[in-house]
Amino acid sequence: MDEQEGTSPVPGERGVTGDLFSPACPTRELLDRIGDRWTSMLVKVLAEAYPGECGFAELRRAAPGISHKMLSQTLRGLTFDGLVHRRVEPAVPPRTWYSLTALGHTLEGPLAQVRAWAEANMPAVREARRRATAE
Amino acid sequence: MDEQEGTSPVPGERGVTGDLFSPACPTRELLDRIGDRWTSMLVKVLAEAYPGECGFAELRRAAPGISHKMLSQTLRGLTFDGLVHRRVEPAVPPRTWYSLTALGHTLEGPLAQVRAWAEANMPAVREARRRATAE
DNA sequence: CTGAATCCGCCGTGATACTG
DNA sequence: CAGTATCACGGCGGATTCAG
Repeated sequence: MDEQEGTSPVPGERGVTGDLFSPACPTRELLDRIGDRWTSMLVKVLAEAYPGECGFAELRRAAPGISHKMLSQTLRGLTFDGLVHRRVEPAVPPRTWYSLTALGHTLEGPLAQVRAWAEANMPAVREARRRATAE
Repeated sequence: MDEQEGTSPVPGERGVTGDLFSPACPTRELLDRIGDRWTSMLVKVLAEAYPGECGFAELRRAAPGISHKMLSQTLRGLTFDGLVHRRVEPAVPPRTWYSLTALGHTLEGPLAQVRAWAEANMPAVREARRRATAE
């Protein structure tokens, strides 16, 4: 997974693009991480196990629908960002254990807020969509 | 814009697809809306003007780097979801005013939490990335 | 069993041009 | 100035395959 993200660090190319938001709006960077399909779910799963560890297969079971590739890729990204700790157990059937770092654990708070809003208000959003579609 | 349930509803297979998350995990739906590049920023801009209105050009100025198309597209999506109200002023130079709905305004809270986390912890994330890249 | 690499389809994004 | 339509491009995500 290229960690260099979308906005090119190349200056001069286009001065009016999102480059300006890297310093002014770290929210953008955060959304690049949690805005994807799986990150927030994995953080939730790992947070519920905190400070315990989860194995690869265990995580896969906890996040039904995730592909083998995306689980590996997402965990790599989270580890790269210092949100997840990775412990390899050098056995014959290799086991790898993942856990939330302290930093990653602090993300669970805001994430829970988002979940709470979603659970409380997504029905209203769905209703608005239904009405907008109907007319 | 959405409503495309891309995951295949395989009948025979046990529910391994993402379909199960529509009811169980509204967070997924919310991220489909705020996970993109501009939604959260526009909500912030509109929230700061709440309960006032913003014109198209005004929003464009407030979100430097956004393209004409994406601003239009994002606003359409937000209106569709009942988060933004749209008022057309039938004048010769047509003006359109956007404002946050009450529902949309309630989203600003969680969003602010996310921003706060990002501003406080993204430096640590960047540092982790730097270290991970260095080694 | 973990996980990395490859091929490919889909969608988000931007540039451009056009209508009112 | 507001809004839409069209096209091209790049990256994400999934299925599959290969390595350790």
